[in-house]
Amino acid sequence: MNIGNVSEMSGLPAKTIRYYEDIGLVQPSRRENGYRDFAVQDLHKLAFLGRARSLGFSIEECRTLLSLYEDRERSSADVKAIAQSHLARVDQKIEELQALSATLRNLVVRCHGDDRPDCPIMDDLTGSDLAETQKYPAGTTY
Amino acid sequence: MNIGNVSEMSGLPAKTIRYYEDIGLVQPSRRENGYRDFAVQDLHKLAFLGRARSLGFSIEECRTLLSLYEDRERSSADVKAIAQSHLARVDQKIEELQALSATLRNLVVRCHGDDRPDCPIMDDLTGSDLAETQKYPAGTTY
DNA sequence: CTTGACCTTCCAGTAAGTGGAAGCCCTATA
DNA sequence: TATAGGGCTTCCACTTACTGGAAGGTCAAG
Repeated sequence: MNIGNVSEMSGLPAKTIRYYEDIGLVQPSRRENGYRDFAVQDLHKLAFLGRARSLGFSIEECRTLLSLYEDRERSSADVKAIAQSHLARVDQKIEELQALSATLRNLVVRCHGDDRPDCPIMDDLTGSDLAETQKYPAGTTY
Repeated sequence: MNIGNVSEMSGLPAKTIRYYEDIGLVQPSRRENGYRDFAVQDLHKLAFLGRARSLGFSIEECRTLLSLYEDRERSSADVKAIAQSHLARVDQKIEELQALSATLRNLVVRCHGDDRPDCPIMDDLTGSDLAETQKYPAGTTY
């Protein structure tokens, strides 16, 4: 199979497939004319990679998962461990983003959004809420 | 002020401050010995940038926010628009990650995580849930 | 005078591709 | 048979927002 077919069938861009070869995730053979020649196994691997990437696994995690995929003796515990730590990272990220969202939302709702310059968002960024009370005590010069 | 002081006071690594100068976010003057000499305004800008970055604004958004920061005639609507679109992106990302988390969690709880090879996570990645029913009908050869 | 902290520039690397240029290869059609 | 097109190849650069490190100049203390 040429790269174009594999691309279409796996859903991965040809560029990405070449990149995956570059970093050693697949090793298609070559025809006499230099074209890559993908076997069905390569196609399966690429589909596997596409799915794993879409689940947010890093390339290095994908590399490990791929080796487990090819290991008929693998233990499901090894797979689960990778997925679990990935899940933990995802949940961590969600929490961070939720905190961020709350902060931003608070600023946004407090901002009039009109043509005047006064703006709680800017006040937050400049730390001027602190400035008004503590940060720059009267008499301080710079 | 030397970069070390500004770094400590702003909380930004010196490397980052040099980078911000590189991309034109700050323009400290130079002493005769070639050392950067930061004014208090530069320090304020850097603190502003640090806060904006910590809220997840991109560098280009920060550049715009900084110009609004320096514009006493700005309208709060301009600031709000940036914050709002950023907030929308954050919320979008949260939704994506939540869907991802649900999928991963489902796979993880269904995986025994023992020393046997059968694994719902792998099944998902290989698409073998489909394979068992439709994907590879009996008699198909490759 | 030396030591150590601080400063400088420049180069390379990160994650995971993406875009584009220059140039073969293959096939179909005029 | 010439050529046009699409597909394939490699290689280089670019993306985000820094970060690490090397090589070397500067400054204050002891």
